Amino acid sequence: MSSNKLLKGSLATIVLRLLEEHSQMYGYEITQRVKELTAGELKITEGALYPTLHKLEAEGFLTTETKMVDNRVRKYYALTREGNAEARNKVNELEQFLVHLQKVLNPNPGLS
Amino acid sequence: MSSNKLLKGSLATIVLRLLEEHSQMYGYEITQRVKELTAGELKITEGALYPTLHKLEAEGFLTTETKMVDNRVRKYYALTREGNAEARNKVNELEQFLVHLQKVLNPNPGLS
DNA sequence: TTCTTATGCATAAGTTTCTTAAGTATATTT
DNA sequence: AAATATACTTAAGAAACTTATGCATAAGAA
Repeated sequence: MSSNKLLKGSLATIVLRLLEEHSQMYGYEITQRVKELTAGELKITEGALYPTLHKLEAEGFLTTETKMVDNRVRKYYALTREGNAEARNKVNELEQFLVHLQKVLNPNPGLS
Repeated sequence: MSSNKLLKGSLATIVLRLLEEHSQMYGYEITQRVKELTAGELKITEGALYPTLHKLEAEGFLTTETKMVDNRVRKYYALTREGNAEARNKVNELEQFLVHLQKVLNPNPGLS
């Protein structure tokens, strides 16, 4: 269900995009936010998400802050300055790609 | 350039979609058609395309017919009945995914 | 009260799907 | 003569997932 194989390559972009809007989020929150935005159709798996977060942090695009909430640990991520720029770049790239993809999938739009 | 990493997972769908419209195409023709449809922005590499064609054939979605044209070999591919169904499925799946992706990338459409 | 579900993070093994590169071959253009 | 275009194939490596496991606390259901 919820064809997740297609996520290939767009997960980091999704994470960066969400962090543009929220200023700080923790991993579990990201999975829930995506599920919520897509009415449960798109599910981010933890096995994909956490390594992606770690990579973005290692690349200098995210910083972290660990907090205790209700006796449980949360690791909050936020965009760095470079992360903001990267978010813009990645989102633009992805949107451009989607435009191209649409041209291939639907070469004759506007015909009944 | 021409962010091809994003193609991940959509190449087979693109191939099936093009064959819905053309009834028979050969590999090189597919690369050129995609390039043409996207004004050179999206490039299908041969190292990705040919294995994909072979896989789709092995799965029973494509049949082949080899022809000599201008003293050069061309291997034409066409959809089988199962290939037609698969094309519909894959294209629908991809389009659904794009809808979900848009909801994540642009959660508040229609706001100035 | 015990079991399941929800919350929360981490990582390892395996798979899929690319990229990059190399090889083979003919035709056309410079 | 060399480079580019046409045309197909395959191998090695990298990237980005899935699936599975592990740990830990809290809340709800049986």
